[in-house]
Amino acid sequence: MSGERYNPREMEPRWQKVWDENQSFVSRNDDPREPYYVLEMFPYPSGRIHMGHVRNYAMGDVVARYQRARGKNVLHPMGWDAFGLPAENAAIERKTHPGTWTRQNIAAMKAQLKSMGLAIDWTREIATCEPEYYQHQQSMFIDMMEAGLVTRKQSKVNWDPVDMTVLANEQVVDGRGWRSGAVVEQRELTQWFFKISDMAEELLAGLDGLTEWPEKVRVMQRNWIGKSQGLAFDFGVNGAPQGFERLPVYTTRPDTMRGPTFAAIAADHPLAKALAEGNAEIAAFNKLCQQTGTSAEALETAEKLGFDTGLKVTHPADPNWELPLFIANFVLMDYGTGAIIGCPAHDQRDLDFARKYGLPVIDVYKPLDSDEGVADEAYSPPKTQTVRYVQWFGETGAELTVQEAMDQTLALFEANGWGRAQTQYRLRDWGVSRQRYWGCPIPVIHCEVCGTIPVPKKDLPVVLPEDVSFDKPGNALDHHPTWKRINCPQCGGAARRETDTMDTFVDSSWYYTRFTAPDAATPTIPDVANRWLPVDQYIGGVEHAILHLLYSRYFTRAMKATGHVSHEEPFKGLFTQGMVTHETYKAPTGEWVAPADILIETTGDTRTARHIQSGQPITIGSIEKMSKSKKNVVDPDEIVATYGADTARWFMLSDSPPERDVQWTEAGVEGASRFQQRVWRLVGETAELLKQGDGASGTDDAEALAVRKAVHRAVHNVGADIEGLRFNRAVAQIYELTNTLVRAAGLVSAAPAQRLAALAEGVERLIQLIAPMMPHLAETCWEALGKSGLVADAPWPAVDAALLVDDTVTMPIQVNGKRRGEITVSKGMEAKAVEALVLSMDEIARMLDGKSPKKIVIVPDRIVNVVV
RNA sequence: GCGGGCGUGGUGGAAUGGUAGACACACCGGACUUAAAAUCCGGAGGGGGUAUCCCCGUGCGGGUUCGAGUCCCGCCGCCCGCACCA
Repeated sequence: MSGERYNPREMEPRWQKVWDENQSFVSRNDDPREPYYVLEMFPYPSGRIHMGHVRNYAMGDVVARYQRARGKNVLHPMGWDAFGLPAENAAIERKTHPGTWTRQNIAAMKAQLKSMGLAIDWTREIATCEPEYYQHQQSMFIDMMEAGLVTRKQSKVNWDPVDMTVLANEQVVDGRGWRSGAVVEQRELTQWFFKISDMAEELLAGLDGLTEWPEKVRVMQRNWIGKSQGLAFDFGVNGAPQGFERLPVYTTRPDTMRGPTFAAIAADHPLAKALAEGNAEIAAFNKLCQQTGTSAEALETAEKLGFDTGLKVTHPADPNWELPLFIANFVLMDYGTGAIIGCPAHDQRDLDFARKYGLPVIDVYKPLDSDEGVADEAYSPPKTQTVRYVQWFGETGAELTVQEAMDQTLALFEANGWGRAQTQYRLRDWGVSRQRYWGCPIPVIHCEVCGTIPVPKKDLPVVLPEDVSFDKPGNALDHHPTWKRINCPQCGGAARRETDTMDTFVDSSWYYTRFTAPDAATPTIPDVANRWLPVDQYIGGVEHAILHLLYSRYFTRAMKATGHVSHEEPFKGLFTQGMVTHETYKAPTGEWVAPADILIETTGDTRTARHIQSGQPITIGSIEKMSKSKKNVVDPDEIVATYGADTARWFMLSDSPPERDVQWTEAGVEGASRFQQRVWRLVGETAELLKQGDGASGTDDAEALAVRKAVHRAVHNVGADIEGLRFNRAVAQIYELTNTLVRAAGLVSAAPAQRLAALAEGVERLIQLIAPMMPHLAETCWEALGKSGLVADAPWPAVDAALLVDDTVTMPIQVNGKRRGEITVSKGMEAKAVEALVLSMDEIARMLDGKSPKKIVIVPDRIVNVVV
């Protein structure tokens, strides 16, 4: 056996079979050990796994295997986010059914994931596109309707003209559909909504408790919820149409209430619409406003446009003070009340508008050191800044901070009944309706007589029909000849089914809960769910920082409100891993070239590339996220076939900190592969040595003791690094230990038996440290060392604390902060004793050059600093 | 514009305020080999000196400290998120 290269192609499938047969990673709900739930974000079944998946699942697997070794009852499941548009697109392109395409992809990807040797409990596998899953989602939708968490309302929606569907605000990026990239249009539709905005304060407050989440994600969610506090008041509208005599307004800057020179409403404000009815000019203007793009570029260049309605509004604090009312293109209907108070001196947008339409500018406050009024730039310093108020509701000339002025004015308005303090959120209700076939049907029936009523639970699931055609654009469910026809469950009359399906983010908002009882007849078994949840460690890409993670936090609260679980936060620990990147390559023609098609030559420091087949020179370009469009992708299957899964896993975990991007390089993979062989040789050598010697224990000599110490330190550090998800450091520790052990192996033959014993123990521990990362290699080595059972079942090695501490310590000696020497003393030696030793040293005396030190700083066991 | 993060050798990156550059990749030298691959041993931040050694060095400029990659202040550059949010 020794001398042969380790062959992952042969060993990896073998161990995967053994784990499978032993049901090594099946977790039981009635296991009395402490539960630990580790989960990676489940994949969309696109057809192939990519390197990002490999990185994600490698990390989760290390945690799962480590916690298992620590004696926890580990839940580490896998499922499929299986509804969604690509399946319908594929169905159209390939003349197949979305379900067929999706299920084939799941089978293919499952085989790929299995080839990675992940410690996953496949008995709990779920796919969101199966009625076994989505029927429970329908059931909970009905629960939520009954609990008043769902609403149906006419709403302006983002319409993706390419995908022919409604998009959530979160799915619109820079005014374009997040999938299609098409410029989004605005349409009015009746939609189903989850009333997430009712939960804004709770979702905001809950973030404070998520101490194991990245600060970045918490900040992003905080901003998304967008809490602000300000003043709500009503303008009186002189000459308004019936019902619009009062115009509610919200402002975050009550201190500027003496500075407004106009008021403005959004083009789609009810008042603007009412005015448009009798006025073609206004109608035309409103239409113009709606055509303005919402992309970032469009907004930056878009000119402020206004239309003077001729109406006057009256100031809440002074009925005689009149301001002109405009319709303006920069006022948003869906924030605040859709109406603003324009204070040009202290808001850039208002100033631009005022200059354009010749409106006056009133300075409310000025800097302390200047009497200059506002010219082309609005003056809006931070709220903590002290300024001089020259035109406000307090004492003229008062110097105070903006915040203080805001507070005082707000109090004054409330005291006089001119307005009231109001808290405002940016978060809007979650529109879940999608005009698409391949999603979870919304379990609702529309009856002309009884109205909109939920499908009775006994009639669930509402199953998607199989016989659909995608000949026509739009919703195939709606086009189906018979499916939507049904009798009303209440009156028995003719009615129709809801043909909208749910946003796929609903599917992914509770799948982690379903894993705890994937076969239950109810959505959850509350006792079981409550034991496993929240997820101890959730791992995935930062791209889900807002959408998926916020929705899940909401949905968990909704499930609590409807009695399905009793916790509020779904994910206790969250880790967002970085992307996998690769160099890009370009042919002289400007086309991207795949890494597999080029050959790189290195001469000295310069690398040149050429095309393998044509031989033409290739430009080595920037490092980018792996993407099909840039062709800089590496197929996990090919890597597994060439190097084995362990090598791919190891490389994904080494070098780069897991939260940062990692660059995939051929050289890096080669290095990982070499390390694998190095471990294998070490194990072979050790096994040979053990055959010859007996490894008897006895008093360790210095060499043996040094090995033991290195081993125990490594066990301790690697454990700590895995728990802190610092996989790159764990890897570095393992490299170091391996180097130590390889050297030790060379010293054994001519040495006392204790050295062999120390080596044997060290190699065994090394294999255990490697096991979470390269599990197949570890099992093979475990077997070669003659150990019984599986290393996957072996408990994490205990650390002898006595071996972690040295009895001597080497302290650097600094003179004036620069390192000049070192001294080795017994650990814990007192400062005075160290000082005496240091001053007696010849080299220190030479450095001092006859001068006596001003001061000697000694930090016991750490450092000596002699100040001259 | 607002918010968050980052800046260390040729490269990825280590470093509770305490020996900067662990570990790895790439590179160079040596051993083994007819040769190559593989492997093993060694070298290496920059500059200077035959050795022991000395000077400089964590984006830039200040500061705190016996001591700063780390803390504070002010810049510069890059990345990410949000954004006509009143």
